[in-house]
Amino acid sequence: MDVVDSDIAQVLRHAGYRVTRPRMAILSVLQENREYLSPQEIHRRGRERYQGLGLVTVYRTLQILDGLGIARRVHTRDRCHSYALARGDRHYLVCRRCGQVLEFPCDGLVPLVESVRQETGYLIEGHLLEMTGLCSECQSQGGADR
Amino acid sequence: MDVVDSDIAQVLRHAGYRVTRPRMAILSVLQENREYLSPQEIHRRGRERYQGLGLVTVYRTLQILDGLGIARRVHTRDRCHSYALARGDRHYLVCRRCGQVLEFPCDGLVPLVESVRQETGYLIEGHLLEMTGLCSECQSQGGADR
DNA sequence: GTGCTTGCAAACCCTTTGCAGTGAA
DNA sequence: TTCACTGCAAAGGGTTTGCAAGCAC
Repeated sequence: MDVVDSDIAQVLRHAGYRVTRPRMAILSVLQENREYLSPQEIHRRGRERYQGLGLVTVYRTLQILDGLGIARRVHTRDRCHSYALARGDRHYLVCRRCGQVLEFPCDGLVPLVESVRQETGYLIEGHLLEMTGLCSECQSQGGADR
Repeated sequence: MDVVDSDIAQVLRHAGYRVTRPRMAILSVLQENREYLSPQEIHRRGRERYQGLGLVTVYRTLQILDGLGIARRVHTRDRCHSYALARGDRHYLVCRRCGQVLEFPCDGLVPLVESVRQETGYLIEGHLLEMTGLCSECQSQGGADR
């Protein structure tokens, strides 16, 4: 179990959850794939690490991980229920071809939030900024979307 | 049929689609509700305008409208398949209590897109910026989410 | 009149729930 | 040892598909 696994295991334990083989298998899949994956895909890959992994456990674990902010849902035009490991903040970049998910710091949004608040009167509690496109590798390769 | 209906009817016709009663009923629902609605909800409200409207037609029509950029999917934490009429650009504000969807101009994002492009090498093709919070009315009323 | 659209019913598939056995602490 | 967790099977619910009838053009 590598360093990051241990960190996440700590978070789970502190939140009162048990650290189990199925959960570690799912985390390991998310960690080794910097792309968004559907629950089915996570299940398939998770079985390569832990044969007995059930799809139901994947769903339940993803809910827990999402609740703890460890993983998060990625929304794309067609897929609304895929997940990727959260890597720090709430802004990400999705490659439409290979599915890689990259998070980026986003201080530039603060003044924008403020101006929207002033114009609309909304109390803004959260936001989702997702950019889609092609990562540099996929730009040079061409081909169809996932 | 009011002015905006006619405009949209034109767009449909130009794209090779027929302008039918079910489609107009669905459009009218979207136009009269500045909030995101699930296909089921659109179906229910659409029946008030056209009794015979079928749920399947709602799904098929929403796909067409989404494809033409007339309506668009609204992604929220729990609901990924709700729709609202597109009102000009790709940035919106969702009230978590009443479900109102407001679009806002967003020039402030241009420099941000550019800096992300430089840092990551991504070819950025599109983005989704969704802010959530409480509209001014709901701020003064309190109460539970939808 | 032609053939795109529609609504119904049924098929599909993803997600959740119930439950008894299992294993982390 | 305890009880949270798991996998299986089944239920549940939303979405899509097949097809004959209907309607826009």
